[in-house]
Amino acid sequence: MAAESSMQEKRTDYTVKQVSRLSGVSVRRLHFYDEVGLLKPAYQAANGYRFYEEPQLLALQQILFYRELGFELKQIRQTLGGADFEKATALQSHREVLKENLCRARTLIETIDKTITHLKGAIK
Amino acid sequence: MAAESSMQEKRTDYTVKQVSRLSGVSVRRLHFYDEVGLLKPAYQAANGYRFYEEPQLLALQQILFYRELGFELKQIRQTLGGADFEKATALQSHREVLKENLCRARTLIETIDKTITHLKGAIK
DNA sequence: GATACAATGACGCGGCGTTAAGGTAG
DNA sequence: CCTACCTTAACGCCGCGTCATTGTAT
Repeated sequence: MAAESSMQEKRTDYTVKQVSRLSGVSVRRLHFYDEVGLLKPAYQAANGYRFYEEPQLLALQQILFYRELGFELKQIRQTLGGADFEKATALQSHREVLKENLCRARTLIETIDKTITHLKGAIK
Repeated sequence: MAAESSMQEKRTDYTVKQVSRLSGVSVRRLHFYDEVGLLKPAYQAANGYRFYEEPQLLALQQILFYRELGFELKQIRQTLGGADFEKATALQSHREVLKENLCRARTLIETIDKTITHLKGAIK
């Protein structure tokens, strides 16, 4: 390939592998995110190679953030496309889901405790 | 089919549909549980029809119970096969999983709250 | 020509839901 | 003959991990 610039400009293009190392996301996942339209590379070269730039890296961080919260990928796609207030709305409704999970977990733990004492009572 | 007994004996044989209605579990799921060896019918008639009896209904209740708690089917299979103290052990380790979920849910909610106020601050 | 990348493609998992196509009981 | 049931088979969903195969850059 031609050395395109004699001047040193900022490194802005990253291959899948490089993005993978930077973000901790597997190459397979990057492929997958591309495939489902969640995170497209900045462009693909003539040979098919994917190249990512800064905006994509930022988007990836956002994706990872929402994923951590338990959002489904579809949801993330929609949410990231929207404005801040839409994100806030999505977060709020997701908050309720989490709160339900939390309550459920609590009652399940109680149920387990009862069951355990019950079983142990039966053992003696 | 021959009317096997003139005396009325307890109804002990249930078809998939009947078990489905009794338990609220879909026929498909009964098939599936059979397939993966989680819950086999008492027997299958010559025509391939599945028939369940009381012990299977009880087992199904147990399965549903552990499933509610979030056990994987494999785990349930092992757990139900074991003695009471093994069940207690399984329940205890699962309890810890749930406790972690609970903690995670709490921190996630905190994170969401921060993010929301952050976003709203940016909106204004 | 070796090495280290890159690509696409397909299968697998978990736990079923959902057709679809065909047998059977009454 | 109709209807309501039964069967097995197979694909779809989600979010990738894990090969396998082949192409490209150095």
